Amino acid sequence: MKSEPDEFSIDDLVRAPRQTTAWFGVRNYQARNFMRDGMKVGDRAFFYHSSCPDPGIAGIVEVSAPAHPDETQFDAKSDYHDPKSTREDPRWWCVDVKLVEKLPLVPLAALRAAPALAGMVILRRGNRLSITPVAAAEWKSVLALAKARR
DNA sequence: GCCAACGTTGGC
DNA sequence: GCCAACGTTGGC
Repeated sequence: MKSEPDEFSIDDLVRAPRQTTAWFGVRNYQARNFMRDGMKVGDRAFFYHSSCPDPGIAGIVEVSAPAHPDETQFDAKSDYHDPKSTREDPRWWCVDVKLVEKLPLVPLAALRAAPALAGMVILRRGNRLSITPVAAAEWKSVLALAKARR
């Protein structure tokens, strides 16, 4: 799950009430579908810092609430407001996630350098989805990279 | 349904 | 700031 640390970083999550946040602001249908249809309570995900000086995997989170309508779509004052969405038929959904662990940052360059991660969706050329799936083997490989950085 | 134009993402 | 890549929009 990508986030721009200027907007919301792993440290913001560490400091958040109950170390939990709604993952609002996803405005891409494919990413929405991964989150709405593919994520269940208890599932884990990597927290990825994007569009920043040090992009990479910064922590582990766990889904703490199933998909629910993203409130920001109804808020005219929000950057994420979507005037075409309605309460009756919300267009954008989000899960809640809670912090599991902040990791030593695994930089994008380290991810790219790992042969075991060659097929990881987030690393595919041109990928811009903010929510992407992680294979079980990729999960283990990333954890090993993080452990090596302690 | 096609596809050109345009907008956005995100690493560098 | 640049630019590759891809999603979205809208005319036809």
